[in-house]
Amino acid sequence: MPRKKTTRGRPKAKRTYQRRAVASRQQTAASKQPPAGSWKLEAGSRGPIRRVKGMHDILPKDQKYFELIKFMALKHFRLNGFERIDVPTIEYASLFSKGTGKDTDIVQKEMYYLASNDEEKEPMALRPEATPGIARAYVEHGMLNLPQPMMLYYVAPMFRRENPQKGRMREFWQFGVEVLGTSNPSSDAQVIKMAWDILEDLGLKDLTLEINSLGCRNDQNNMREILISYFEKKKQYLCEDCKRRLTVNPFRILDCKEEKCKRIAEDAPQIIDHLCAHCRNDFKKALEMLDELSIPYDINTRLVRGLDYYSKTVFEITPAKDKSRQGTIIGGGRYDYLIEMYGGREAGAVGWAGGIERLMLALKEQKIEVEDPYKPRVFLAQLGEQAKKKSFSLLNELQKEGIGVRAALSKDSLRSQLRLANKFKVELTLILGQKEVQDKTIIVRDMKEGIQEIVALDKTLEYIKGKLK
RNA sequence: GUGGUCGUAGCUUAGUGGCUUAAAGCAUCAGGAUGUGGCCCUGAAGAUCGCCGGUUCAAAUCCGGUCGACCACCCCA
Repeated sequence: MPRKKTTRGRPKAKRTYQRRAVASRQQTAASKQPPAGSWKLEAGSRGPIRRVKGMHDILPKDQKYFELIKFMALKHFRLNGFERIDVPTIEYASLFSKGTGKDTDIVQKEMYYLASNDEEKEPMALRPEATPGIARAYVEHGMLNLPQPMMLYYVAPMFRRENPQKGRMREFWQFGVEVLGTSNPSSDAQVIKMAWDILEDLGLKDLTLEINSLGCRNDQNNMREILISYFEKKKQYLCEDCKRRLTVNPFRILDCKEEKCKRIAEDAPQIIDHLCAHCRNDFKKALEMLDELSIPYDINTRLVRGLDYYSKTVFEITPAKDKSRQGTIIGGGRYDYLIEMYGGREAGAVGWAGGIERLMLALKEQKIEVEDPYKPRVFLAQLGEQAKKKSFSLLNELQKEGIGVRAALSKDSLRSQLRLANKFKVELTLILGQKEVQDKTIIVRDMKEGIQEIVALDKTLEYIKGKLK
């Protein structure tokens, strides 16, 4: 009997909650087929507000990695004379189906299409990668008439509607380069060298560069025939996916993960054995330049990349320990036919893209420490109204000197301010109380030694600079 | 898109033969004899037990569904 009394509150509260939930679900159901372009903006009918699947926040604690990667990339891009380009997040979907390839996974099953409120308009999509947009801009703005090659870089988020995993999100950041308007293999080497330098400069160890050549258009057509006739004979032993690939893209069979396909692929004719003299020579030149630059590489004859526009040189860089495919940190290659396909003149191009989130994971994995250049070194503690006012100008002076300084003007207790100073791990704490304001002095406390000294207020800056050396 | 594992405070976890007010550590905030950090002590705040539904007098706990994270496949950075 008394138990009943205690439980009464809960179901009652719950019932009202349920009623609300049901009501909102009905609302969603009703708005499931809205007239085009008039989607209702509803409060979250799925309960608490949260981020959408596969999207992520880059939190303050991770920004040091995020910023460092961007900084390092920009440093090498600029050093090499590359210029920045920013292209739109939204493009016509056909840009990608023509360029990236309508049969690729990226376009076929991962692209975010925009619901248009005007049926007449051409379908649009969120960019899954940057290269097509940049090639489009190159043609559209007549950059072919500028001194060639154009050397461009970008840093921007991309969108792919994949099943999320670690190191694989639906919105993720890429930085990358494109050299447009030349088919000279020295650009291949130059671009790879830059990627390598950025990664090494970040402090990453055990990097592996895998490289291959897919050959020119003719080579690819020939190779296609050769592969089809080879695999056709063994078709019955291939996995279901590969049977399909045989007609769509036989090159993909080469990097299938199925054991039985692997075995067959091992003995398959290799692309580099069937390159024309020109492509063979270009590949050789590129490799020789990498030797010259002392960049170690593994020729992986089965490296086939999943974007249709690639030709000739293709490559991927991974931190060696990570054998999973998500470990690829930078990937790219040559695409000599894309510009022409977009209506430009025949002009070669190479580029690569790096995944910032994946690099962040690699930096953490390898326990690479990132120093914050604005790390606070001084804390200013204050007591009393007079001191608080005085604090502003003092903070200002220190900041002008480029000294990282913190204060907690919202706190009044000296103890809690010192506790904060300790958490910030500052080297010095300045204490400005009423007494000090009157005497025109300040206390400088060495946090490591626990010693403090009284310094004349107008000598503070000098004194601190001496101590921080 | 397919398969597997998991889902309790900000974080790491405890609690599942259904039963009072869901527990702890770390982190947060406020204090600890008058203006001094770390260690220590006291206190406060913080949980729709992922969400929805079912079974039941009673569900964090049992059942179904769903969402999400992670892992594998696929594929990419």
